Amino acid sequence: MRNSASDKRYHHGDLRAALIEAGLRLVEERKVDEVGLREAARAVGVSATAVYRHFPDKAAFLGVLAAEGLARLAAAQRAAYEASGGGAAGFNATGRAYVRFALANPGLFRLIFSKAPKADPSDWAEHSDDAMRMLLRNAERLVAAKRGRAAARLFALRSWALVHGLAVLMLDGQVPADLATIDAVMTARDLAGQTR
Amino acid sequence: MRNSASDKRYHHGDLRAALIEAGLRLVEERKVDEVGLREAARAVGVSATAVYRHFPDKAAFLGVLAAEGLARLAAAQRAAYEASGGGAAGFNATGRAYVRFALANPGLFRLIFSKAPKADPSDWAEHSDDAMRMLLRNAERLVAAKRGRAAARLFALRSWALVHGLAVLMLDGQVPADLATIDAVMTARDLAGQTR
DNA sequence: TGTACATCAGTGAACGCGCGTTCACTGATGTAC
DNA sequence: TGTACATCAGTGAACGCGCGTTCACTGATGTAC
Repeated sequence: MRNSASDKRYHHGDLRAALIEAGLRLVEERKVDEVGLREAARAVGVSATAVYRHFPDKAAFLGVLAAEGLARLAAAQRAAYEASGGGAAGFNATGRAYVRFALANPGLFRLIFSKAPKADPSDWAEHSDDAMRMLLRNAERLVAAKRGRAAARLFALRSWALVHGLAVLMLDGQVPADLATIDAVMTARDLAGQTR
Repeated sequence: MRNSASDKRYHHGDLRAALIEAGLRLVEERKVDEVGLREAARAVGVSATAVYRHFPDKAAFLGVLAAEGLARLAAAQRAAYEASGGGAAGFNATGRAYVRFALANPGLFRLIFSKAPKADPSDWAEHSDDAMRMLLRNAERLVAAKRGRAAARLFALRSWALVHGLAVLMLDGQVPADLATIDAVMTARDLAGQTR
């Protein structure tokens, strides 16, 4: 009888988890804008003010959603990397997973980048647990030995930009969002050197 | 005495132009979200309802702003292309101009892509007057003769994704937004083929 | 095992806010005679 | 050149809306004795 009027009390952290779950669902259902506190509370069947028992304010709530999204993106990339056996194939798989995640979770993907803490220019690509950092680290692994760190960082940046741009253009409806296109872009790396 | 209380009437289309101008300014000043009708009217010194003499509703107003932004982006690319003498150098210049425009007009750049009509998958890269289409058309010119249309389209798409991704990552604070980085990414095309 | 009590996750009413949009209006402009 | 009139770009009051946040409260839970 969890949701009966006489038993609205959640066991230790249950409501917090339910709110996050609802928030993650709503961020995909809304066409534009952001999830609201009242909306999330309504979705869970609880009064609007109950949210304040678990989050100091709206920004904190959205921050938690974004962090969860980032973790999921990282997990998707990690899984793709390992499933493909690592190396260059794993790197490509990581990029594909990045775009596919964006297409499967458009609202969450957008939330991640609208709420993500601004990267410190001096140490991006240094962390291993963030989703985008993982792409960069793998790119560096592939290139650093042959070409040195500077070239490796540049390659990493180009790879991230390529993958992120493709994801965003597809989300904005500027490029057809089909898997064949993703594969084509991720695979045909040689084409990019054509102008020199 | 244009703005005295007794003379609020604008000559033929003046208020419309003033509202658009104010909207373009406000879209850069606001940290988040969008420009509002009331806000634009306030900026021009006119009542909120006066806007409805010139635009049917808010969406139409934002649409006009986005269209104007798109035209400016196209103009910036065209200027860069011509200033660099065309060809491969012109293509790179076009890409640089794309990113620089985004950095110089972050709000407008975002507005363009949040309001742009969804592209028809069957004919993107066919038009010559849209800003992003121009990038694509030039990319095709560079590659099509040597490699054929399919390879050309793929190259165009990758170029657009690269440039768009770089712009968006910089706007979101994920990548340091300096011109040296833009130049490095746009120039070092050979690095992208490194994994095969 | 039973009772007294502190804790604290929930409630609902209320606040002020700015928004987009409608409405009936007013008064300067420019045209027709 | 002077007058009557239609037009239509402006006005300000008002609407309903949903939002984030505050407040004093209530009542079930779990602990201490």
